[in-house]
Amino acid sequence: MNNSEIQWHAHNGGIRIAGTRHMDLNKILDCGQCFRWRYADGVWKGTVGSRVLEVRSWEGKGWFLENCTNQEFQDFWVPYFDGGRSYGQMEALYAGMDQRLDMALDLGRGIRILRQPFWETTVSFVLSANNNIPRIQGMIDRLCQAAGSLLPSGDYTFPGADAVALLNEGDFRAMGFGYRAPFIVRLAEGFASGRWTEEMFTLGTTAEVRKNLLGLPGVGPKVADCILLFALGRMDAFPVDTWIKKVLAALDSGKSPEGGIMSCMAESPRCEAAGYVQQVLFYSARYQKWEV
DNA sequence: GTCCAGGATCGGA
DNA sequence: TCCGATCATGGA
Repeated sequence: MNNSEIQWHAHNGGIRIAGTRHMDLNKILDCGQCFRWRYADGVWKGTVGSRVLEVRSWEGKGWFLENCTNQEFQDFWVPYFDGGRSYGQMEALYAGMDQRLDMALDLGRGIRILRQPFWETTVSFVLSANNNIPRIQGMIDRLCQAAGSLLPSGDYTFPGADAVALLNEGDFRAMGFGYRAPFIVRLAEGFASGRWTEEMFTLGTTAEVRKNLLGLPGVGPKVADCILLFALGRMDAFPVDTWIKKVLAALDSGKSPEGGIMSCMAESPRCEAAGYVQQVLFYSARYQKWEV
């Protein structure tokens, strides 16, 4: 079976994914877009919805997904890994423009932008504000243990809004949420009551959806862009955090503002791949030095 | 002790 | 519209 850049076949009760050029799980799951995947003893393990997946390298030839049927992979995991999009094509839009950008594209090759559940992504990135990734992971772990469902594997699901709404601000502060605790209270109340629904944030232009997201508690410009990119598949969203600011400053050093990388991404068709480039730059910034 | 982390919100100019 | 202060927490 194949789906453009992701080629797979059933093998020994699981799924083998052949090739890694545009499907590198080590980068996909460790580039700051998701918080519930952990690597230990050669195995990536993650919980998405009520599914638990374990993935290991397949002798350097690709990846092996344990306990996964062909049907489940095609119906659930291919969309999750954004299998319908060509990342090679997006990379080509930006290749050859700038030496340092080329280095970043090379370093980040294999990243794919996940399509993660909307509610989980929203809560996760509200918690991400002025925070660091290890601590965000810990906060989400505690939320899942407190309000999620226990699966046979021993893992917990990410709790739905109704389950989160059963907790109060004090509970969240005890989980170390700090000043973000009241945001989660209001988010859970709003989505559990139906005052807000995921459908309110799916239709329309990216700018329109972004404006709607900005009305949610704890959601500012950067978090809105993360939700657009990591949950809603809006590849034209471009989250700017402290790391990206450093990278952009380095890339644009010595250039006029009009010659900066941001202006190159402003118009079609490059803007339609801006989110991927952003993630590549974020990944690069955290794994290599960006000297100005 | 200070600084920083995938920032948002608020009040005041 | 823009700007600075403030907001918890834990690790470096």
